[in-house]
Amino acid sequence: MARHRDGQDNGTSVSGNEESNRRAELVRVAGRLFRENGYEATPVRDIAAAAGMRSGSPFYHFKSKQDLLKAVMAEGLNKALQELTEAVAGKPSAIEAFRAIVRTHLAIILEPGADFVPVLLYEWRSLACDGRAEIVAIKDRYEAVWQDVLRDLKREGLIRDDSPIGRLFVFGALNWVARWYCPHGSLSIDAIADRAVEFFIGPPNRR
Amino acid sequence: MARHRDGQDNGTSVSGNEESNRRAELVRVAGRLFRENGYEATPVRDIAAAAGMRSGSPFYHFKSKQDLLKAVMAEGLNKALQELTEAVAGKPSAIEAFRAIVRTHLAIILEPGADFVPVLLYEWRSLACDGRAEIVAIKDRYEAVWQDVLRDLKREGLIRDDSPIGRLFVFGALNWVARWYCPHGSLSIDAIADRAVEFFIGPPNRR
DNA sequence: CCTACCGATCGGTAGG
DNA sequence: CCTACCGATCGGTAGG
Repeated sequence: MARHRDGQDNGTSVSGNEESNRRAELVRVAGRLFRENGYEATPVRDIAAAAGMRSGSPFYHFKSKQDLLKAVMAEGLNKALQELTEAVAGKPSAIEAFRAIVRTHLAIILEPGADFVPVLLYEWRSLACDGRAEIVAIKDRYEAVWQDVLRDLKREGLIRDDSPIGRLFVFGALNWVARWYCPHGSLSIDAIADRAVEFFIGPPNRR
Repeated sequence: MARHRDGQDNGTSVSGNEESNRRAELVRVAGRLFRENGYEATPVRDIAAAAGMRSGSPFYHFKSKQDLLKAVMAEGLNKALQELTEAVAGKPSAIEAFRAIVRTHLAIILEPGADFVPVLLYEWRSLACDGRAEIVAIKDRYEAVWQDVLRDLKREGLIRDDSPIGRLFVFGALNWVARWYCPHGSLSIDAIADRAVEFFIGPPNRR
């Protein structure tokens, strides 16, 4: 018999509310553990324990560990896309839009508790091929937002290269911050964002 | 009894030549498998099989899987440091030195068979704390070479930011290439290096 | 969602 | 370096 709920449940139904809360909690703690220890090094038992369950119970909500990984990535990326879209909406200039997406992107990958996108970035290899297309589709939309902003920056002469490769260089520089950022260090996320903006388009007096 | 050889053996002795060949082969195939599948997802049995051994034999050369991982990282980084140092030696200008380290660094992380440094970059978390100090010491020297070149670039007004954070942005952009580079694609490693140099310091006619 | 469990796999070892 | 093996762990399931 089918003992696990469909992975598409997003918790909007009234009758499934408590159940979807448990599911959401599993996604949350799985994201944290996958980020801290990696997918392969995280036993489902540990995820269950962190969510206050017994070892077999996550399989009531997800049919496999792979499905749980996919849920972490998909839900995190969807939320990130939404935040990014809101961040650029209505910005008066390309530079303002750029500052906004840099800040938002860094917040998405650095803020405490924001483990979903880092899992996507650093555990991609652990996602089986079957599940990748769905994630890639969202990622393409995320990258399209970046491409539009970079295109506008180039039009105003603030960057030299708005090609996909230029975007990947910017992406790399920003995503790499997750490797060296220290939450308790002297550099705040906003400070790093300012440094990054300055690094890519020059100091304010040049603009 | 001690059945495995010391991890410091570098194969220079005559009597241990064949044995060190087997050891080197283990490091090589372990690097490839760790890169392709990740440390946690790679059984020692698979490494043994890829080296033409039976499942328990790697433990004759390494006392643990962790030690094998450390050997992959240490040997790869030492070789990379040597290549980087040779690449910048005697370069007539800062820009030539920059071009050289960008090319060399990209070759180190992208060339087929060059799996060691990518393992260091993407499996760092899997290295137990005990083994990290040794690797960090080499990494510091590697980064010092970069810092010197960036300092010279700044002196000539070719980059704006030669601080450690600026170096990390450059590092991130380059290291991220390992995520999207396609060995059989239309962009060669040298072509990517040229694009990167141009991205960071501008087109030739600006210099 | 829990209890109890299974089959498979894994790192590592004894002895040769 | 091989053979043979062990103890531990893991993803997942049956039945409730």
